[in-house]
Amino acid sequence: MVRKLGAFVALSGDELCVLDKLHKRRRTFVAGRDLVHQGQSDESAYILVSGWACSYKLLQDGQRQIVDFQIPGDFLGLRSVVLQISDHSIEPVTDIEVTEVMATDILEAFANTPRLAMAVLWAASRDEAMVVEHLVDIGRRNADQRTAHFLLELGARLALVGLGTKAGYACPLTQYLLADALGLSAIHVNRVLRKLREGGMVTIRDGFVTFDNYDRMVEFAEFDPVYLDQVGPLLR
Amino acid sequence: MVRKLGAFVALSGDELCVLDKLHKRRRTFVAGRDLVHQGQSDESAYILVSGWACSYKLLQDGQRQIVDFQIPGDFLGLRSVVLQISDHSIEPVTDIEVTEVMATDILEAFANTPRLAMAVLWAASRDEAMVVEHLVDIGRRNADQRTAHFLLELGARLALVGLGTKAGYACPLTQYLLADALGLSAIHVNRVLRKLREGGMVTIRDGFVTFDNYDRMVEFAEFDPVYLDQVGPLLR
DNA sequence: CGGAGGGTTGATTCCCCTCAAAATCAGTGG
DNA sequence: CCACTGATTTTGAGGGGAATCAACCCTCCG
Repeated sequence: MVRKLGAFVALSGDELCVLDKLHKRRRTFVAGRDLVHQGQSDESAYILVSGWACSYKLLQDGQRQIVDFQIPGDFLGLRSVVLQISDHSIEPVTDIEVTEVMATDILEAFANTPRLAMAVLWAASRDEAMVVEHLVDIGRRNADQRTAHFLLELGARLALVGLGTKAGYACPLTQYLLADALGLSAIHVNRVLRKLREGGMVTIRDGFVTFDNYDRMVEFAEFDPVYLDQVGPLLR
Repeated sequence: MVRKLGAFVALSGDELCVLDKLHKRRRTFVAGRDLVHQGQSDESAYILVSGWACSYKLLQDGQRQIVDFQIPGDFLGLRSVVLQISDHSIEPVTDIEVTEVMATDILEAFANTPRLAMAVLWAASRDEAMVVEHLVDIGRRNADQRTAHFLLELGARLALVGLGTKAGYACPLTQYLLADALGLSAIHVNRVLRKLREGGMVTIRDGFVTFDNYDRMVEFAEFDPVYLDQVGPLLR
């Protein structure tokens, strides 16, 4: 997390110290039990240490839309703290480890450490950029391209934190979870994955995503990771 | 704009002064000509004074997905400044008036005025919440509910800045623009609007959206505006 | 008066959903 | 060791919602 924020704002020793004090309490949650409920107002946010989580919204008819998956290093529930109310739910996909950060501490740290606030604003903007890309994915790409694009994006994000390469990555997502994220039915996801596999692009097996032909897949999905890139600190 | 930020953080005279100095230059742009191009790196952001704009992404095959419409009081291109590069384009829907704010000034103001940074973080979070709702709209609602929900959301946002009521609002969007925002074809948007009109819910005519039965429409679209609400200042 | 932009309607096609049913696998308890 | 259960993946058949193609209308405007 420090590395991620540090990529944007060169943090001073003082600021790192403030950041350090934020890490209040380490907690674990089991897969499938919500951390945050839609409509609840939150006292704390979390930073994901290990495992995967997802943020989603439920509709009245029981359908759900997964907005994003969180991987180690990501914030959980930051927006809920800033907006004072959670407009979405968060569920661990696997058992997860997190460090809890109290809402009051966050707000106080921001007020006293402007560059830290800036760094978090950057992190929030990057999150928003990912949601936007996801929106384009669902709105304008067909099921095949959409799925391919999504798997590539996950891979790129995981690679940034050392959990994946162009060869592939470990991925605990079931086809049901993929379906809820992609706005498809689980059955159709299965067919799409078969087509991608038979097209020699990607294979998902036993919790591993393997890129059989990364370059062809990038071209097929029109994948362009500019929005994930960050060359160096903006503020020194 | 001041009113909007002030709703979240009670700003001091000093902070208002900084805010005041930010408003560097008033500019106008004509409808249809991009303010910001995808991939360009930006020197300045804008605050929309009058008129409507939209932010969108283009795909290689010429399709586009409109991510959001901006109405008076909204930021334009804030994310581009924070991330140093624009991952999307912005186009005025109508002729617009904006005030330009230089990127360097923004970053400096944030560093010196933490509460201001906090206020902008809040604004960014609210924008993200709207994109998320839009994502759910496209991912999990059928065309009818999706369109209804979208028109209600626009109405609620316009009402917040005094440009609309539960009776309706002035809306310069063509069916083509609606289609690009909703992930539908313009032809289908036309059919959907007819159905909503014949269902006695909403009528669009001559640039005016008229809610024929607001309550029925809210129920039909499962519209819940929590994510737009903000009761009072969080920080005093 | 011709052309452009926007709205409306019909016919046809196809992508993806729904329903239905196996197959596989991990865990669990007898 | 095996029956049983639940979760997940896989495959098939049929239907529907939205796209596409193709017109036609209107208004505005140079």
